[in-house]
Amino acid sequence: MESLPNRYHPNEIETKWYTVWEKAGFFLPRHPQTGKPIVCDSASKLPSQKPYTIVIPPPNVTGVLHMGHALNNTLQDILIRWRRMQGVPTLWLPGVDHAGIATQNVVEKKLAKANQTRHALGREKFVEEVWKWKEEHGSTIVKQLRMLGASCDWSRERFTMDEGLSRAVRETFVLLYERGLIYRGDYIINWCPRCQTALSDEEAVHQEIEGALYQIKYPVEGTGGFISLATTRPETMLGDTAVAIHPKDKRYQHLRGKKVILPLVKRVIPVIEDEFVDPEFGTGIVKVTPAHDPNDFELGIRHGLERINVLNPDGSINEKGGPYQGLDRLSARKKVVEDLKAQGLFEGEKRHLHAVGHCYRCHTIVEPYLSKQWFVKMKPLAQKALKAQSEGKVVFLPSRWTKVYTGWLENIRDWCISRQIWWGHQIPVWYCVGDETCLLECKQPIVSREDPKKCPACGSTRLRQDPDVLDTWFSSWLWPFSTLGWPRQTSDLRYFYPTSTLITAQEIIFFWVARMIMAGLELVGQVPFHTVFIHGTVRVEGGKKMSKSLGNVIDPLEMIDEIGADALRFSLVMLAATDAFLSREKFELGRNFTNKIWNASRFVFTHLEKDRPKLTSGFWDHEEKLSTIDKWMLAELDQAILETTECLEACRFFDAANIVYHFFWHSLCDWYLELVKPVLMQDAPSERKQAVLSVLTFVLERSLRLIHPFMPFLTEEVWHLLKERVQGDEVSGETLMYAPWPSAQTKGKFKREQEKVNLFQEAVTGIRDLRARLGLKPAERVGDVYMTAKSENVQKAVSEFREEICFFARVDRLTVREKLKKEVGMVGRVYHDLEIFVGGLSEDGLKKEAERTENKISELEQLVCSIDRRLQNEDFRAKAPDEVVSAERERKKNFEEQLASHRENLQLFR
RNA sequence: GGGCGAUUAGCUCAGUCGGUUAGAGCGUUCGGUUCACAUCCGAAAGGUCAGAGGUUCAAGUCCUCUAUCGCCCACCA
Repeated sequence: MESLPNRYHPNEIETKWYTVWEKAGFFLPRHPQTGKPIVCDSASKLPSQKPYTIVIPPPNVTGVLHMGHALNNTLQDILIRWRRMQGVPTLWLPGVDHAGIATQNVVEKKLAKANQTRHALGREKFVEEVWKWKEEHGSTIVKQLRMLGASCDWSRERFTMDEGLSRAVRETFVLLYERGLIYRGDYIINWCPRCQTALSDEEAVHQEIEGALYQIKYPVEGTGGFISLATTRPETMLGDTAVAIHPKDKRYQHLRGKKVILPLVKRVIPVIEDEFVDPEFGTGIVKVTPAHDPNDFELGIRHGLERINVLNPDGSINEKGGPYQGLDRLSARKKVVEDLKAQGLFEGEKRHLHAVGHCYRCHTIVEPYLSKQWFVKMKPLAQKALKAQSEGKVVFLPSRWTKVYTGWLENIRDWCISRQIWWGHQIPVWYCVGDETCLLECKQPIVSREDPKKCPACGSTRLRQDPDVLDTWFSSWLWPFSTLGWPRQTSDLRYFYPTSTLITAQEIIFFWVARMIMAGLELVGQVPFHTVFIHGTVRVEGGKKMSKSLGNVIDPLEMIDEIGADALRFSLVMLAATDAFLSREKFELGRNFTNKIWNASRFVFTHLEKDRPKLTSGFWDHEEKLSTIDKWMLAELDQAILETTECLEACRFFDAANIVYHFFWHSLCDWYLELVKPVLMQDAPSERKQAVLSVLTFVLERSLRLIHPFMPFLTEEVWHLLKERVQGDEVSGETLMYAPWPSAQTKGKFKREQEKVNLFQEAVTGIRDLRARLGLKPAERVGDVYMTAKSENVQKAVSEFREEICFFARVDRLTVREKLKKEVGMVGRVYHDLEIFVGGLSEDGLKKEAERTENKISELEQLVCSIDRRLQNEDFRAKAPDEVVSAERERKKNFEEQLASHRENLQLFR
């Protein structure tokens, strides 16, 4: 057997295993009885057992893996691998989102480098270019997910613009249109002048900026007087069609029914009264621009005002803006202010903090803009989604996110779904542009699942499809069922829908999670998933979000290259229990753990070289061959198994990782491995050695299973190395991926052993502490170490460990207190009812120990005092549960005994 | 402006039903490498649980207020 390097080198091992797994089809869901892959629309019978399904939050096709993805997908992979090991048919369905605006931007940028524009190219050619780009670069993130170890079923990989999903999008649009849930109309939407498209409310991100509040004067018609009003966007006055006051505002009663002259454009506009106006804000008079402000738009409807759109799609002033035509909105703002100043109508400006919408993509300030768009009527959908939650059909974890979800749904507004871009699902609506005489009848748009050939009204074949495409999220919200074949009733849809768990970040609860729930309920009639787990946001140290634009990224791919995917995964889970602040150093945690597992395994292997012992759980039938420490080890393993399972069930990833970490490192390596070393070092074969090897290999093997969901590559590698070195059916099968998830077997029957070892550990720690404090070198033989124990039980337990304690601290005699009194230079420490003494001390050492003991005594005295106070309280005795009261009494007794021992010891030292 | 969350060791965070002397990792200090791993082992030090009230026999834990920080949402021009 070749010798293994003393450090773990992950790179080749990870590549090797991923290839093996994928080729072998291990990621496909499997029939629990036959073990055969479950293929979509297969003729074979579906299992009766409920599957475990996760659909991936599809990353953008333009994306590269960042830490957020790494965390998100690690958590999904942990659940999937864990359930797979439990023998559940498990599907993790991967895919990629076409990311309309983002992708279009990327390709446009590429064209710009070649001095090209999409307009010059034309729509058809441009879309071809995007597809070409997608073929070349679109699988980047998918490859990176593989590097992370994601055990997705790649045979089911989907793309939001592939044929099936496009059909689902069309079906949805038509269905919702038929149900009266999609409509088209002129409304104020968020317009990004740079992307030149409408955005949904969620895509217009409010950010606080420091603007100015400008106060200006409008002359009142026919009176020679003026009114003052305040605005943050003076240039929009070009589109004013009224000014408004509060009907009860005493200051402005004289303005009722009056008209004002709009400066610069000289338009005469009415003074209207509306409750909406807040008399407290500004001057109490507000300019009304129905085409450029959502409130003013509503005002305009109530008062029948004209809507004058003064902006071009690129944000410049259009012909309605007279002399300002052609100026960008911000230049126009300056010019308007200047001109007002020149005319003496400007009354000043003051700094003003306010939240302004920014394009989520390019961060340009968006303009409220009047235009004709398609909308989804959200209230009816939201009702269903709220009901599903209140009935417990969807559960959010951690539960506080529930309120975020319901709060949004309760205040939902209609969803603007049309986008004026070219990359995406073109809206399945056609308009007849044929026969002029037919125009009246043909005004009705043709909304169709199939491309229509002719106008159903006039028969004209001159049809024009709506040029807009749908919001990317209009395909994403169908993801949990469109990927399974919907609207076709595939076997996948029947078997895997609804899915089990959705794992995602907080940012897309509105964009995606809530909308998926609405779509699932409306279109399939069931929630798309039962549990939504929201994980923390990954940030860099200092608190900023980690993002490419801030240049503060810790690249997960670099980390994989340096320390391996397993180490990255484990570190992330340990670090990102809540919102996490990361730094490169923190990833050492995972790296060190991989190395620890590697080396512990290597150590075990060195003792397996000779005879390829049988790895068996058979020792359960021969308990008499197991020592206390063996039984303790097995009990610890079981505890780790139970706790890890419990945590995974509750999506408590950090706790689960923490448990396996401590179990492996501290219980297995620091205690068990160290304790059995002397046995293993013996050259001669012995029954004891056999027993130890059995337990050791068994525990190692079970640990590998337990750790596998977190660190799949390393555990698979070590598992195979172990397999080569032992015999027996405990290590069978081709892969650890399908090794059954461990179950507890000791069922508490080694409780006594656990208690004994805990006591022993305390004793050993005490001895080490003493030795360290006394400055004894490890090899230095000191006088004697004595142990005394008051109760017989403890005495027995301790004598059982004489051998082990010798190994650490040389217990030469087990004796009793009486004998000790005769010795000189003793120092002692008390552990419950166990005492340890070391002899042969200097004067100085004795003095220090006396001081320590005095401190300890006063600490204990205080404790006893406070317990006493409690016990003397009548209310406590009367109202506290009996077991609490008796526990207090017990504690007091304990402390008093310790106190007595320490006092006696103090005498010894003096 | 509204909502949510946080505040516990030098740092990052656990702490479940209110009940033992409040825990871990990192960092620090001290000691240690022939015998798997210095990416290691052993030990220690380190806490007014943000502050103030309240409920309770009992509060890190429940309630109220205050302060600071973070996040999300929002059409006061």
